[in-house]
Amino acid sequence: MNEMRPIRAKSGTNQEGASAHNRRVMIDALRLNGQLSRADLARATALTKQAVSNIIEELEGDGLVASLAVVRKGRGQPSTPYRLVPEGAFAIGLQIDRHVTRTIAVDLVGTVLARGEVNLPAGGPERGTEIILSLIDRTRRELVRVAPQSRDRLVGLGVAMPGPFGIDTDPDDPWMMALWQRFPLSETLASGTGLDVRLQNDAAAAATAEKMVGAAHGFEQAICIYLGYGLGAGLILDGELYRGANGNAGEIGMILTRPRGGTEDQRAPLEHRASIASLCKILELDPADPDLYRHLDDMAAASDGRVADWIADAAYELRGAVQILETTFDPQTIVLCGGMPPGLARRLIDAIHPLLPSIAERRMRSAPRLQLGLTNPWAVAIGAAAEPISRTFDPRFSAILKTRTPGPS
Amino acid sequence: MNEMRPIRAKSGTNQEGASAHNRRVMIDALRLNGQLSRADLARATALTKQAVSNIIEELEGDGLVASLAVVRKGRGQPSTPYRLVPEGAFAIGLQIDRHVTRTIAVDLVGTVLARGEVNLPAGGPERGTEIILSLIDRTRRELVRVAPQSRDRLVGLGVAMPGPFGIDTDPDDPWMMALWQRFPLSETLASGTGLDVRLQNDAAAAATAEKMVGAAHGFEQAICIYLGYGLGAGLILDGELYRGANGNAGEIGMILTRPRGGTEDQRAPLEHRASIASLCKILELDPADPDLYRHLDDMAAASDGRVADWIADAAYELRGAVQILETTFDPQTIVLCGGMPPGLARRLIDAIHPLLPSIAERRMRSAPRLQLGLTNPWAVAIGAAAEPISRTFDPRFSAILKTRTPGPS
DNA sequence: CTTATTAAGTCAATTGTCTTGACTTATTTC
DNA sequence: GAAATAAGTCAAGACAATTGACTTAATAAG
Repeated sequence: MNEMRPIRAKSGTNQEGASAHNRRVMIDALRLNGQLSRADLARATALTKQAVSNIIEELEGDGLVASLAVVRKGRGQPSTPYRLVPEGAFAIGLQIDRHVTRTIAVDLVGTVLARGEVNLPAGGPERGTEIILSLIDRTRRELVRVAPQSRDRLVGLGVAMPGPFGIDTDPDDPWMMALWQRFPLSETLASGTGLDVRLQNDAAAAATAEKMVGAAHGFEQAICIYLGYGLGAGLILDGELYRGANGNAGEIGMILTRPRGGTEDQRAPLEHRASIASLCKILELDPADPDLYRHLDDMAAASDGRVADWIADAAYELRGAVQILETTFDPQTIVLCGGMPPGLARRLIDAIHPLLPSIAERRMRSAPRLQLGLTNPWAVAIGAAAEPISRTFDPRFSAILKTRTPGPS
Repeated sequence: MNEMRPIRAKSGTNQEGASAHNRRVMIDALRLNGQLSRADLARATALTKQAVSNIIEELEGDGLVASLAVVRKGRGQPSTPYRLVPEGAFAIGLQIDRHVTRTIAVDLVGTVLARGEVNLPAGGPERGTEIILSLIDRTRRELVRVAPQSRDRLVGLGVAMPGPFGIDTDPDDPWMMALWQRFPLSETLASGTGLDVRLQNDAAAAATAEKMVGAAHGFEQAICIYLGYGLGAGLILDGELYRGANGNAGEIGMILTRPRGGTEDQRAPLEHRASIASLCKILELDPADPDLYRHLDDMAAASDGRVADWIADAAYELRGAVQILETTFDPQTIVLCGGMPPGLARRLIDAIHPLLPSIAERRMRSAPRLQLGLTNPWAVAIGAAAEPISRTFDPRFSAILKTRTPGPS
């Protein structure tokens, strides 16, 4: 009964932790390399052929991998390559945005199989969750229709919504996201769907999407700048999404800068200059307009002067943000993504160039310092759906460790 | 022979990887909690009593842990607490700075047992390494004198020097650190000492020191701002030092800001305003002066107006840097450390307050947003020495994984 | 065409490490 | 005293990777 001073320690592991890791490593290797033989896997993972054989056999039995046609590639017995089976696992993603809620169903390789969208009345979470649960239900039924196997292969529900979490948010926020954040959303959705639920901010979800099916695929160190209604960054560090102490890492929209033209000592959040919200304000558009995306596309194509002004201003701020991120994280690449029309995104990324000098300027670069990612209003929802897949199948330190059983008092 | 497209994968693990992890977890738990019984360790690590018993017995045999007096703490058999044995392992740290080189020897718990210092003639690495090797040799002999066990318990040599690495540095750099960076330092020192050598930048070393024996001890998420001749940050993310793609993560001194008073659009590196280099410039002091530390202390105590100006200016920039770091990393705390006199550091940290609003402003904070760390010219050398200890004994993902044997071509 | 070489993959036994469940020991509480 | 509680050990068992020999199937060389 010495509960007075809690003992702090990392947890240990055992053979099952090792085995779980090795399974994940196999799946990760197949995801990254497309297809590999058992011998390839043995070499790549430093395990023995025999160990790989056992694991692959087990994964095949679980319906997660399948063999392809035998290939002859020189001397020696031909090899049998294996690939991931897309229908091996499915997950649902939910994006709760300020004015719209989207659901996505994906499979093991990130293919979108079903989607749903609904405008959420600004009535707070109690009414909202009902609508959301029915939307999820509809998406699940659609998923089961196109992929009947999914019924018993759903690994979880990923939820993405604007951050930051656990902060006393701006009381003037017309979307009352603060209300949502105080609401026990995960618990409500978990009990309402029977699925394992995990919450993350929209930028993190966007980064997860970029990692699985986008521009950050295959990078161990990548930063995804997500320019949506707000501005955030998803941090992929050592191949894993970094969350910070409170799940708020990457909230770069709240970095205080001295904006161009601002007076001495006056600092304003980055996202007041570089976000869809700021663009809407300049263009006097209603961010809740369901056709916002098309309007923005039109106005960008029409070379609206106000759009050009916004681009110049946002690009100035983002140029600084890119330099800050390069300098603090030393990533392999930075990806700009977000719910903008591709044309606008392209103009924005062009306007950000030339980039400021930073430690990222090295001769032996294999990836561009800044590249365009998924510009797709569904990207965050895809990332939300990819999160349970990643959590279930990607090799992660925490997946090796034993979980502490909540011992009897 | 399909070496054309290298296969990318994380490596697998086996029972020995798990076992190595569990040993590290025990050591980590003892380091964090001071002393624990086998039953405590079993609960804390989620391993069985039996597993813990075996591991502790082995660690005791290796001379890394030792038992303390039996304690009765209620009903049941009394427990036997264990603690780390400081003499269980030793490491040497080397700090190569612009004008001075220092060596430190520490034991398993970070106690300093020997130190050495020498002014390095600005003659480049060829001459320098000879001097350094003899300094290391002197420190090793001193270490063996005070702790004879160290002779066969030296786990490595940690080297800290100013970053960034792998960049075409400023050709005007009077200290020619660029020359040092092109020099195969690790290899030379490894062959010269017979020790395992690892290189890191000075801010990372400072963070390692803060983690082991300083203000960041026990934090899983902490950022250490190191204000030395330059300015950098050591990033402790999920309990591990984050290095980035090229070992340059945290080089925040190279963040380009628009300094207070600067004209429109003009950006300058942070460390031009907030570093000992900038202070020396203002005070017209020679940074190579061996008595610099004392001079700075005197001038800070004497309320020199130029010092006050520098503090105000540096504090302005650092206030912004703290806000950027809080916003991007969401750490539990930020530690300000560096080779300044404590009085100056105290004035600087006071001047940085009040901090800017950020996501770190939450009601349930357990640690201060910004705190003072080690202000000790030897901190970086201590951190350099702590690195091999950390690498050898701390639980880390990579320590679980199998190392790929460089297979025969 | 035959044989050597090379590589993929399997089989069966072994090893290392944690787990399990019963047991011993030592202390406090009733 | 007797019961309860907790620390720690003992011995057997389970699990997952390793080891080394073996099988299979292809190309390369003579």
